[in-house]
Amino acid sequence: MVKCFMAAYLNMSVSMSSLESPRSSQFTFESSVHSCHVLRCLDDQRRRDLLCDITVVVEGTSFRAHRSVLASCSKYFTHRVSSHAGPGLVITLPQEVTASGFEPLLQFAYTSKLLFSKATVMEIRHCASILGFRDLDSACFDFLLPKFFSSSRASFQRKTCCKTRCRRQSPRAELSDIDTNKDVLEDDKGVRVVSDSPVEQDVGGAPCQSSQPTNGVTGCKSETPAPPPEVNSQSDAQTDYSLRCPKSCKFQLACGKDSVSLEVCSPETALDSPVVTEEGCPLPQSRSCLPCSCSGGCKEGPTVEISGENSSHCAQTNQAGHGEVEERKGEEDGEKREADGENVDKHERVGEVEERRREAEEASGVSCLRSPLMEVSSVSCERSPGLDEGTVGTASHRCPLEEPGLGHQSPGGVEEGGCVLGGRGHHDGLDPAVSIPSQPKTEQEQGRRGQGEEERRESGWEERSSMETEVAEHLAHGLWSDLSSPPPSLLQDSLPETGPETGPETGPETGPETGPETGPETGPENIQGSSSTLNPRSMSPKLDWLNQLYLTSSTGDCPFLHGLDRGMDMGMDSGTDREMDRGTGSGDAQLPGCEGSSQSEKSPCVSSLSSGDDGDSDGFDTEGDSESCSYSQKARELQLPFSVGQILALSRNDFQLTLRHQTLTREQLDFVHDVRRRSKNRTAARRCRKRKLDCIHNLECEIDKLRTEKDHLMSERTNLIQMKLKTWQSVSELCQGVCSESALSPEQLQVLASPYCPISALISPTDPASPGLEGLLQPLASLSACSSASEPLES
DNA sequence: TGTCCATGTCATTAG
DNA sequence: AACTAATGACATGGA
Repeated sequence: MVKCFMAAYLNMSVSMSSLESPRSSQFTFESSVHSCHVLRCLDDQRRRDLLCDITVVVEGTSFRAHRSVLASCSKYFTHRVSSHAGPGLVITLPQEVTASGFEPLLQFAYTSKLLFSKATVMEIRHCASILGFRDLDSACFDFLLPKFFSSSRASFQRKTCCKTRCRRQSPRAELSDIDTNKDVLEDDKGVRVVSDSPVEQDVGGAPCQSSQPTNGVTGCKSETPAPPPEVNSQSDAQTDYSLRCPKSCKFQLACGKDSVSLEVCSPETALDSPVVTEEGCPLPQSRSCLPCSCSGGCKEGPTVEISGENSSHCAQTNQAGHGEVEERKGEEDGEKREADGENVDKHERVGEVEERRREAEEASGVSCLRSPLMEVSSVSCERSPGLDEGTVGTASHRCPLEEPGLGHQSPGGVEEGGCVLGGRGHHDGLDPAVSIPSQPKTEQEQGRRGQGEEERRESGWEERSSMETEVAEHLAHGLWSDLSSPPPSLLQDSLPETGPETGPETGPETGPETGPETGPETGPENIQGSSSTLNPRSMSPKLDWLNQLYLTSSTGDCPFLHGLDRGMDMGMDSGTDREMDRGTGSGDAQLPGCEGSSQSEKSPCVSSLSSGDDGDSDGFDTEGDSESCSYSQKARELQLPFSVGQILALSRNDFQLTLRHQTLTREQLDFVHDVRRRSKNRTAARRCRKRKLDCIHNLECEIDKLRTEKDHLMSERTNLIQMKLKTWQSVSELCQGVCSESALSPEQLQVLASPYCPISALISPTDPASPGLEGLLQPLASLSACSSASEPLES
């Protein structure tokens, strides 16, 4: 159940005083899931027309909604709704607002996800501007529009730097990028351009536009799904802050947050996979909305629990690898059990996606030629039984998420959806040369894989969604291809040739999963292996629209690329993990980490992008490559019957069992225990440092927050004092006037001046610090003096 | 060469 | 008792 709360973090704060006096202890539980859950429930209610209290009429189309939601998102609705208290409010939007422009905004209000295409983005923006939708302009449109409609292509010039240099420089570079991109990231609107469920984008907001260039691959006319902005909750705000803060980029997962790891796509898969995987789990957003995102589904989605037609279809159409999936199920059974609580969400999401797609189609009147890939992607997180590795690409096994997407490029998926089959489906058998006979994977491999995933989950790479990652990859590829790479088509053509070059590690893993359905898009990627982190082939067709984005800015300009370095590093780390296995397992295999040939060197983009801090990575990182190499070498010297990677990947029980079953010398045992202990401690040290820095960051945030609050209170106090002074002045003048005009008797004046008189209370010196009291009190004082002086006279 | 930073490792403690 | 995680302290390497 712990992972059921993966997206939540427990913020239990106990003040020192409370510790001293337990009776006065106060605890605060803060759930970052709650807000997302509420929003999702509201969206569900909206779609069911439950508790809706407002009808928005746009171009004759009525939209039911909750006025509170609309008012919270839109200035326009805030104004309109606030003046109507009764039920059954019907608001007709101005003519400038179109239904097609409003509906995505409505969905955005309920889902934090804006679905749009290139063709509709301007319309949506116009509507958003009219309606005063918050949090969209700077974070979404301001970034995307120039990319969309830029007329000239500026060549990317990125420095090809050595891996080490990039790694070290990256944090600063990232910071500078952030600084130069304040308009996007520092708008303080809590908006972050993130990719969300690619499915939703595809199905809902990006109906294929006939005007778009045809995407020959998918058969779907060029879609231009853009990563939707995501409205922040508190966690998002934190994420934003972390984006601005390089340290936070690293350590935002720490301090209790990283303890709740999210199920994620492994970075390597996210990078390698030719398929757009489900979003990688907004984290807090970071682990932000668990329910909203597919975070849990990325990995935990039990294969068999998928409901809906997609899964069933997948199961029907893809039986080949079912057994393997079942095997994986067994391995990840624990995770699945833990994620059971999220499965419902995932199922709902599948339904939501489908429903949104239909809604979008209905609204747009355009029948979307859905890409099977995209369609399948919606289910990817669910890990349908059909989405087995047998039909998936290499990367699929690395990331459960990807498996479905890869595996279900089957025509059935499209048929089921009633859409014209996209190009993906026809990949089946298109390139038989790419297909590699299935080979069973060893339990050890899978065990390591599971471990790697867990560690990667822990690392927090999941916070970058797969869509975002893919966009970043694509963008990065734009950089790379400009420099060195041939066009994707050429690469694809040369795919079969890349097969033999596959290392000992990628071969077995890619081969078995490269089924006939993987097609040239997945197969090549699989064959390419980890070296194709930014391989253009890894881009799904739905990202072809990015080809039209003529980037003219640095990666720091791009919210998609921003922070990708971490993911890249993660991928490389995991790759290193495998490399270790290779090195020790196969013996004669060279360790890439040792030989110094890394992805970063192969790709300048990877190099630069991966230059970020890898602090999030657990297990083997490049920093520890030297150690890994030495470990591997020593393992070979000691003739260990298993690899170093296995030592680290095994669970405690498995590790003990392995040691029991093996007859190891004392030296071997010491070595194994040393390696394991150091690795664990290394990881623990990283976590510890993350936590520490994150705590510092949180405290800084807290300080800023308190300062802001203090300033606000001070200004409010000043205003109140001024109002008070004005009131006193008015009352004083009034008293003077009344006294002078009414010719009060001394007794009456005394009464007025007495503390029992309400008027005197108004002008009594309650606030000694308030200036001018003497002046204000003077009238009554004089009155009182007069009265007391006149008393003896009269008496 | 000294400093800063990130990281690994060890020792210790607590669960 | 063994193991693990967390954490402080120290060492090391790179910029």
